[in-house]
Amino acid sequence: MEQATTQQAYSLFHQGTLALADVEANGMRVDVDRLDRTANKVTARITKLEGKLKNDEVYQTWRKRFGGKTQLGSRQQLGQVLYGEMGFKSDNKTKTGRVQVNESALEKVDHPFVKRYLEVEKLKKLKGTYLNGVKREVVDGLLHPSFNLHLVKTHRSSSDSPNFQNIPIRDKLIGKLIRSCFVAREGHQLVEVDYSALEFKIAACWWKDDAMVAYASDPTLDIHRDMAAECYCLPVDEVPKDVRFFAKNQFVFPELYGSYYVTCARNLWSVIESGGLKTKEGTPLDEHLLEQGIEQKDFEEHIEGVEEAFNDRFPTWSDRKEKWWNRYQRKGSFPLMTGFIISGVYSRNNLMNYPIQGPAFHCLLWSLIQMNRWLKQKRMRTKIVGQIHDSIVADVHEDELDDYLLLAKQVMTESIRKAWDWIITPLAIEAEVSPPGGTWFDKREVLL
DNA sequence: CACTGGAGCCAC
DNA sequence: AAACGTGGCTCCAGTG
Repeated sequence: MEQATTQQAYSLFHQGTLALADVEANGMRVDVDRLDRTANKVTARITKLEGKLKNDEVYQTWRKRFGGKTQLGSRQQLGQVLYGEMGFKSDNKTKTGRVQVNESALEKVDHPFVKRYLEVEKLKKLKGTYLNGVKREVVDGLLHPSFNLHLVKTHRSSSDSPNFQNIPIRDKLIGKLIRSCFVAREGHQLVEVDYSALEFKIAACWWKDDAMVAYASDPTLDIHRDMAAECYCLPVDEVPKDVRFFAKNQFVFPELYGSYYVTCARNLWSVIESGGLKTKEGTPLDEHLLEQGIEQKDFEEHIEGVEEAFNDRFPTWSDRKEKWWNRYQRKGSFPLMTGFIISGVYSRNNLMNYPIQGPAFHCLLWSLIQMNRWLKQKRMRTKIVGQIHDSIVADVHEDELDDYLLLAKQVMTESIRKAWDWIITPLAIEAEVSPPGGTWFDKREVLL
């Protein structure tokens, strides 16, 4: 990272490196016996399911086609069997023109072999990447992942050996199998504190759009909920949680970072089925849209209208993003709010994303530095053991839980705003705590 | 045998 | 004019 920078940016990463070195040294406790038992169970399940796959007639076709080169893990081979030999239709191609044989493509193939294949692949990912990855790196019951500040173009962090920042959570079963192997130290509890809607708030700080700032400042307003309502023609107070989640990830963030209605419409439509999206009354969303007079063929035009309304809702953003892109094209470099100066060749979408992604993480890093410093100065038994972009994971002594939660709230929502006056929206946090003797999977939200 | 790029999947 | 961003890890397939 040989970029020009300011003293404050240098200092943030200097202090940040020292703090993250403490975090690495602290390490997260692992229940190695449970990890081993889980790995054995998952291996047995994989073996059993693979045995069934090998007895399927599809596998005979596969053997006939590839002989001794047959490999169950080869998606390319599976694609040839399904789309070449068995006559299933493939629609999507990869970047380089090969047939896509990913989960969403395979979900469209109605065959028990394929269904089972997907289940096995999920378990192999769990075993190969996560269970084995943790086992490989754990030392005396402690895991010490690396946290890097020198690798990411946006000046975010990354993590490796193992990557602590992509442990499964969305698939509840897979998440449970791996996360319940992470435990607190004796007499401690795991506590995860994360910033609420941090990237959207930082976007508001960056673009200084009044409506965006208002949305990011008023806890009763919720842009993801409201855009979900518009995209799927629902009343704002009848947006299910999963529908909000998809609107956030298939509309709001893509639009902020340079996508447009055609792509958004395609993705918003495809998650209706794959996500099993329904209204609160249980009507599938495609049926609900039909009742509102929107067929699949009308959906793109509908989202085009939602996009226009989104642009009108945040007029300063709409205006400033073009000027921002033009400014970069003249100068060839640009500053982040945290003092980093980025120069080099970047796309339009990079210019939309980098000023948000980096500084959002810097809020987390600044807070982690202060909290780590305080814990050490006060000789607390609580230790910070990890960091996931907008969240901090700590191994908290039971007697120090209240102090720690108070510290987090003070530093993450108040002190930081005194240090950085460019933060013009309130910041908020949420905390999840594992019960004494519980695991990372057992964390439950607590009121602050 | 070492290495590389693509594809896929996990997270935010 | 073009079309969301950032990572790490694993397996396969191909190269030398």
